[in-house]
Amino acid sequence: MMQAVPSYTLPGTTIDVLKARCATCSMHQLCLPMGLDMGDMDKLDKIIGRRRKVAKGDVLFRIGDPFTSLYAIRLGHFKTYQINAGGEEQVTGFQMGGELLGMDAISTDKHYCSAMALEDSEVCEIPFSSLEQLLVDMPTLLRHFHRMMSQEITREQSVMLLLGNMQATQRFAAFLVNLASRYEARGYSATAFQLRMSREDIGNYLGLTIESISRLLNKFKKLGLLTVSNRELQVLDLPRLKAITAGTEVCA
Amino acid sequence: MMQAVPSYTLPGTTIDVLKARCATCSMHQLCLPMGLDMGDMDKLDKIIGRRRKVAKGDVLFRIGDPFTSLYAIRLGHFKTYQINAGGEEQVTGFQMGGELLGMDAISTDKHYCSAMALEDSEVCEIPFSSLEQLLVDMPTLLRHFHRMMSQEITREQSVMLLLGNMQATQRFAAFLVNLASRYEARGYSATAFQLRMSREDIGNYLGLTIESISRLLNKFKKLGLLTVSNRELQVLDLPRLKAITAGTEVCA
DNA sequence: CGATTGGTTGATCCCCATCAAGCCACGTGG
DNA sequence: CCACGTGGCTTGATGGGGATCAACCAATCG
Repeated sequence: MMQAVPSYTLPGTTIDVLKARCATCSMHQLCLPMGLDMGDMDKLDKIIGRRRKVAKGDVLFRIGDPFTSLYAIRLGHFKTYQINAGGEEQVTGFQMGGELLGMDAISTDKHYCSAMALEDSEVCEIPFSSLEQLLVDMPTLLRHFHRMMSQEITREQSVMLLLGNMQATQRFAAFLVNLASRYEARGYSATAFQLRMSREDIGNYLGLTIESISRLLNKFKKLGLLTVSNRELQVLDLPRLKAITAGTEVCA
Repeated sequence: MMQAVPSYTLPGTTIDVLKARCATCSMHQLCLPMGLDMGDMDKLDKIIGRRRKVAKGDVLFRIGDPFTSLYAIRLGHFKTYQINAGGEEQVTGFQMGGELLGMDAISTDKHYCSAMALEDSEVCEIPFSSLEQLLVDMPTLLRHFHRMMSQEITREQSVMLLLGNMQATQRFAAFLVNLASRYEARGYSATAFQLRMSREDIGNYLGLTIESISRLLNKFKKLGLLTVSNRELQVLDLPRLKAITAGTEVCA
């Protein structure tokens, strides 16, 4: 059966190009096209290679892969991770809709981390050389692209702060508060969401073990800060979680 | 006494603009002007606000300062650090000649960390708005600027790996190997250099205490990996240090 | 059904923080 | 000159936070 327009439902293929435009994408206030007028947005649309589905557990790119494109997340969640010499993973971040993957690869033309979909997801492939050409004609895009790279730098600095001088409880609180604020920025509930990542991924990311994460969830539950069942999470006392994150509240 | 050309020797003032040009700067193969032809390099020279001296212990910018400029290090060393809610420092990096300071501030127009000179240093002030205008006309500069931002991202990812799943010994070895390679890239000895930062700064950066750093130095000394007297350091067995970093060698 | 995957809970242990004392070089003032 | 303080660092003794080990549970799947 032939299809004039690539099907949305066939995994691994491109997505219906009619539906998938920056202007109609719910992420366009956060993503690269932020602040662009319709004309500029169209130009950006034109260079986007393809809009791909990535199934849960599939790897979008792997450490060492040659770098050609950045990927903007339309839908879904990813984790990025490095592999150390011993072959163990270190999760370096969790990404969601509107965020950009692959910026670390620009410096060496090789991907410096791997990116795996935590659920069925969709991304826009942005060939980097085309993007750079576009940047020259679109100051607004240039500006926002730089902001997004800079944001990645500050995000990582926060994680360094977290790993460098926070205790387990504080780390985990910071993690939850961070998720909450990102969901809020996307118009979702800041207090009710599901964890798309396993306890193992969370622990790895926070420099803790899976057992510690389990205990911390339990601790917070007992303190009345949240309820959790499997991966469904409800934050009951966000202000106090924030206080713990800030170190204001010690939390016995 | 009037001076036609700002004196090089007056602290806090601009530096002799005749001597201080990208083309004659020893860092120009690493720094922003990498790969530029003479014409482009001149254009870059023209937008550089001033070349400043920063005395040891002085702060170049502070968290929360409004962002106007990036700073390229001509000479000397800096540390960058964040302050957590409790008022404690977290060192996020050590920077040396040819590296760029302030890229984290682009996203919010405010500095996200503070930068302090570890010794008497010199920087080139690069007004960011001028730089962005220049980028439009100079693809080579655009490319390299993106590479430098990306490099900062990968650098921080490495630190996340370090803080997230390395033991103290491994962290410290990684720190030394990193310094060695950066000095080598600058044409200095990879095996003999002085630590410009205090034990306290090192410990803070690596998520360890000052006592641990002291013990680790001693341990490495006993293992014949290095000699150290005060801040003067001599690496005796770089390959083995690298092996420890990689986790190949366990190091009892 | 058994096997497997992901998570919880308890017992024990160890790495590194913490606490404490002391060393050394330096500056300062009597 | 010494007495004194101070900052940066070293060294030793002790303790704790979280890792590790182990058992168990629940859901899913062939």
